Amino acid sequence: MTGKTTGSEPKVSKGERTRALILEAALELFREHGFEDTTMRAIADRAGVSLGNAYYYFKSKEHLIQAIYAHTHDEHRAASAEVLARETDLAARLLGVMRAKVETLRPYHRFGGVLFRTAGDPHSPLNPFSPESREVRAESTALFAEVLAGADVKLPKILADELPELLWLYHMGVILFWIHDDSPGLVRTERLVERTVELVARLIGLARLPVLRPLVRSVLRLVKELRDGVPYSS
Amino acid sequence: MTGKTTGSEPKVSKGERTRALILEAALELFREHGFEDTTMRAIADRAGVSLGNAYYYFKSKEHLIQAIYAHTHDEHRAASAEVLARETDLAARLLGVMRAKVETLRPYHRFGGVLFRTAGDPHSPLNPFSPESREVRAESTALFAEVLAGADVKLPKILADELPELLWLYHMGVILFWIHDDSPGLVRTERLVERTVELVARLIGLARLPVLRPLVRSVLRLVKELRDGVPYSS
DNA sequence: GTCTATAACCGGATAGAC
DNA sequence: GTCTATCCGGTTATAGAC
Repeated sequence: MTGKTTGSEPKVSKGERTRALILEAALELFREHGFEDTTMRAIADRAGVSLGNAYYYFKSKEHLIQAIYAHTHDEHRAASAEVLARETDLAARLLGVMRAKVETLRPYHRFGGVLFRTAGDPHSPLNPFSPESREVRAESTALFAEVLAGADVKLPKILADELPELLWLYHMGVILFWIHDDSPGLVRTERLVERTVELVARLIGLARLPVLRPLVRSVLRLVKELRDGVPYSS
Repeated sequence: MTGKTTGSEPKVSKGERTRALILEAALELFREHGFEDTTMRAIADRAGVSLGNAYYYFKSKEHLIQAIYAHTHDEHRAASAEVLARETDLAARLLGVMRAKVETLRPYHRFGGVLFRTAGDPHSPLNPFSPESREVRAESTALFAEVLAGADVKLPKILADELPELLWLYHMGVILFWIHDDSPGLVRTERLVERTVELVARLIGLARLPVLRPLVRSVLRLVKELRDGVPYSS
């Protein structure tokens, strides 16, 4: 994340250290026993701190999740860098990034349902549309903007404007599938990614077709309206 | 729901009566204070039963939700009957059914987030893909099958086979939006419904176009594969 | 002001008597 | 079917240490 190394001795403040300790303990325990069966007391224990202290660093058990969530995003970006530097074909770039996502998330699948179920709760600070999540979401969307920016395709402006967000939405859909995927080795999610990436690329290509222009326009206008929270009237 | 009236005196068993009492109390309290701020103790109190007794009828606080969920489905079907009997135009039928959904759900919006957030949790018995929800989901899908069956359009068979489930999925998407909609009077959801119903109808029309045939085929094959839980290999 | 700990609260859930 | 008593774990209050 920030990762600043000031001098040589106190690389990280004591607090940061403790915080990391707790997060690490939580992650281990979540992997071992799942989210529900891991108690805050157990986490504090393994981290070697008191229960109250754990709450000093993380406002709730769910906030622990948000930290993990942000962490996986960093991992995802790192894992995507290589393909993005190499490929110029849109489909290849998108495929690379989506595969990176699946790989990054893999270790978390065991308790992934809990990790991401909050997406559905509008009152949770963890839902991806909440103000608290704005930053992570923006960064995530930026990654998809990069997928497009580095590709050797020319897109109509209206489409280009909306596409990063639409791709982000697509990627959320894949995650929703992933959550429910219980196939061995997550092969079904892998397959979904391969197939849908191809479909998405084809769709983007088809968007230029005259017959489809009005439809594309309607869709984009709708998306824009809804996103920008436009007029309640009319 | 079942609503059998055997004779005249003991129309319903004592149990059913108590069960209804608890559900009613829960609904009132949820509306008044929301889901989180309503305690099982308060529900039991208002229903005039003990805490333990409430748990005899509903295995958990969330199971109370499932009962409500099933209830809204019944309401939805009833509210849709009229349009389905009257209209034969596909878009009009779909619009009617979707509007009926929004109206049916309206009173529950206050705590609707909780009602439906469980959709994201694969381990919850309440998620719409769980075995426990199979029945409700099947009935709901059947409703969309009826939307199609009564419409004066001829669809290619492959499409006709998958469409009910795809429409159900679409309707789940609308619900997801509805959950997050905080516009006054839910006008934004209403608008979303109007616009997307039109888009969906147009898309179904376009599916016949030769240029789109391969794409449509790919999509349908994918959907079918994923639904039927086909081969993990290749 | 940053950090840590202990004790208590509260509400969902369960055990077991009647 | 119904109750009471109890457990358990997330969360909070609060006091003190560095």
